[in-house]
Amino acid sequence: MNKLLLVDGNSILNRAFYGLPDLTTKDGRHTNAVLGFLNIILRVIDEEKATHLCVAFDVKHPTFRHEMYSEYKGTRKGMPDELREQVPLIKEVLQSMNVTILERPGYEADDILGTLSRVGEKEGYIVTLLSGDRDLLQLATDNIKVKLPKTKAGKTVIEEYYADDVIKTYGVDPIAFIDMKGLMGDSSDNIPGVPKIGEKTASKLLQDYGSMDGIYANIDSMKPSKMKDNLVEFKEQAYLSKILATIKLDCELNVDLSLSELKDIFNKNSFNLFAELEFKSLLKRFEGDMTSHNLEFTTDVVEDFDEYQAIISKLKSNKSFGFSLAIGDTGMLGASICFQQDRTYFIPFMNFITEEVVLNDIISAVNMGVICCLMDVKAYLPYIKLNEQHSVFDCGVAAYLINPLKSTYGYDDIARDYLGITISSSKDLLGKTELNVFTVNEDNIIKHFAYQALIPYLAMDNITSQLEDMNMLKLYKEIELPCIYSLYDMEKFGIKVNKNELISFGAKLDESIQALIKDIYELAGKEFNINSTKQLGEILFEDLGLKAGKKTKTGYSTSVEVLEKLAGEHPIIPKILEYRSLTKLNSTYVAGMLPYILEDGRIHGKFNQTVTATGRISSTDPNLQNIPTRTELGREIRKVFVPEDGFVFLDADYSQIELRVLAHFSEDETLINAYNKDSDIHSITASEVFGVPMDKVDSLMRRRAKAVNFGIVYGISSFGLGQDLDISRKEAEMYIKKYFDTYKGVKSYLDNTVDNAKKSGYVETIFGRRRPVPELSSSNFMTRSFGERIAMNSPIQGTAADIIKIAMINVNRELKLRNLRSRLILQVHDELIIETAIEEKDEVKELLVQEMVKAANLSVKLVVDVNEGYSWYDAK
DNA sequence: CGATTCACG
DNA sequence: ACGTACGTGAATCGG
Repeated sequence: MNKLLLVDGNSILNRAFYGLPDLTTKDGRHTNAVLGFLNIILRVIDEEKATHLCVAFDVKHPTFRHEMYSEYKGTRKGMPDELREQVPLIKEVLQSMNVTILERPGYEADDILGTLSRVGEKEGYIVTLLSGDRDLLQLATDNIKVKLPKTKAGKTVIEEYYADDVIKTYGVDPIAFIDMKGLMGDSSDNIPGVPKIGEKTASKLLQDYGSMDGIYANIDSMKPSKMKDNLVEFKEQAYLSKILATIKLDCELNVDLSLSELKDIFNKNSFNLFAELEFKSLLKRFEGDMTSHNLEFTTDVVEDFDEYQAIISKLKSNKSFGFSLAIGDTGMLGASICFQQDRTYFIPFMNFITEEVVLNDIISAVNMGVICCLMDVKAYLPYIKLNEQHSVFDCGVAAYLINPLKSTYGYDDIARDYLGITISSSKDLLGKTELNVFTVNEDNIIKHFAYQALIPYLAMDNITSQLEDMNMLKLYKEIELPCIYSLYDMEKFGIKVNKNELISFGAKLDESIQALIKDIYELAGKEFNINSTKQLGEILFEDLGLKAGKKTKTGYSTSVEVLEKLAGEHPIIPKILEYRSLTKLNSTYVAGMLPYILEDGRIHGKFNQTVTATGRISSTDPNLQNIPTRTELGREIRKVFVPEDGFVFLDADYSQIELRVLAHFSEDETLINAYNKDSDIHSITASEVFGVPMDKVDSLMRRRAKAVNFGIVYGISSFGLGQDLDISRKEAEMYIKKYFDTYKGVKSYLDNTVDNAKKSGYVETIFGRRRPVPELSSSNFMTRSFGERIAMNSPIQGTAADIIKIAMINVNRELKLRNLRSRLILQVHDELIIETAIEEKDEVKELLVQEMVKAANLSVKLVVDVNEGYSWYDAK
């Protein structure tokens, strides 16, 4: 038996939009309505065991029919942009699922559905209608069911109506339901109805008289009432409203329903699209491996040395090759190579060949200029000694430049974004398979590594040409690629940590923490989990009756800003603040750091190049870029970071690099002059903003001016500045106005940057690094404002990031070129730390400062402060 | 796994 | 009228 499901596209999309929280992909496309739509129809398809499916859409505006009656022409608000942009998207998604989409100029979706429900029934289908709009209830019959999704207590329940159910619920049958709407009217549909008649009255009238005709046939016998007067006076309007409310059943559609059969909805195209839209939960519905159909290739497992040599010699005559290493717990197990689009080779490191031979051959190919295409070059460097001079292509780093907003740059991502194909993620392919000499020959393992060579090989051309089109090839070659090696060197050297000292620092903290816990429990009158904001909030704001400052989504805020304002109110507050700071130090910086200290006494943290939206480096495992410095006790942690014997730390940081970049970008004369005169920029700003001479600027004024300068870099908002300085929004606004009066060039620069970003959709640094800003096209004020701040901040933060990358690369190169023992070990955004051999100190200090200062030629000079010391603490 | 908090630039 | 500063990562709680 064929079962036909007819869906009211616009209304379901609309419902889904308002039913789900805002969801966006990493690149800023809104998807909540599409996801909600899919969830609903997939559920109904399952429930109904539907075999055929049609989704109808209104062609343009959902009130088309009513526009024929110009006096009722719409007051209905247009849909929000976030929803509007999802209309073409859902159609694209449905198309990818081979679902029949029906749109007819001149007919509303309702009319199409009404007509098809009757046609379908006549052709022998069991028909179900799905809509978010109650109006469709007029289409219900004894055989045709109308389903209406409703949200109840956060869950979607779907109500079902046959003709009987309509009578039970509304007291009228589906036909009279039309009359009912004619009487009631519907403001959202611009149907006027009869004034003062609502659902109850309409239902009562229709139960008494059967229909609108019945009402008017008996109108004379009705008792006089205001309602009766209205019925008489608005009779014409009532009948007109009924016409407006009537869904057509006789449209000329010429639809062959048999073509709407559900077939292959989970296919490659829809899989790709779902993956692109980040519908992770839906991807599970796809069966098995969606891959092999799309990417046809064979993998040869190399079995003897002659064969191997033939492959290497062919490789060397190629322009490029993809390469990957199979690395198990026991070391390298084999290599995967690809230099043809339909063939990969797997070379197991056994019997006839050793890893040394293969790696040497690879290096020699690369030395000849054959480009080695890899994913994540830095990850390979421990195994294969590639260096800056070698011809290497890093897919991940290059794809990061093209779009830095993605969360991952894995093989599956590159295949999807640059080759338009889908491969199973390595997790799916490998599962729990342990990688060792025994499993390495298994098909899925070989296939996994085949992809790792194939994808980079295939993707390089497309990625490179996109970089070229976006004018980022130079950025890629001269900054990002060499940066990989600098970062790797820093990871490899690591930083020495005095483990015993760290442990005893932790013990000291622990002692204080225990005392604080005791005090806090006593002051609270009971024991509770101080780490739990929920429990703490209850203690402070309920038990102790302190007045709650801010609230969060989930309850009371207990953040420092809130607690500091309560500091004088209760003795427990300072204890909690101290407890917070001590436990933070203990758990993040003592306990958190200890497991990372290796046998060599050093921490080898990771520096990530493809994480931030602006081009900065990020640091993980552990994060070495957020070691405390702002409070004395926190700063003590830095005493355990030490140079090895015979070495000393040099720590150099740029002075106000972001404001200098702003001076350059804005070409503001006042700002440029201030920097060229070497004056204290915060004091100058204070003098101007507060209208006092330089020598009358006090520390409060300077502090506030400093916050204004920061605010400018962050994409100023009076509210944010007010918050930061704990002053009124009005006062903050005044500071900002004075700032822009003083630095007029800054104002026009920021305005222009936002304008240009709105036109192009992205912002860029001096060196051409891009950041897309999809938030700018949002109709949501908050989102759009956020986009504007991003647009103001990213070129500044990004250019500063570019500059220190250049410095870092050049410092590292110079150290190696001069065969020095000194080495770069840390980068903290505007700061480079070198562990330098004592006898090289003067030379290295000179080199370090020079390279940093000349890393960029801005219209203001770059200034670097440098310190030395026998711990990180002393070198600041 | 999201929310909160807090460490850094 | 809307409700915020820009960029990160780690620890912790609690659903």
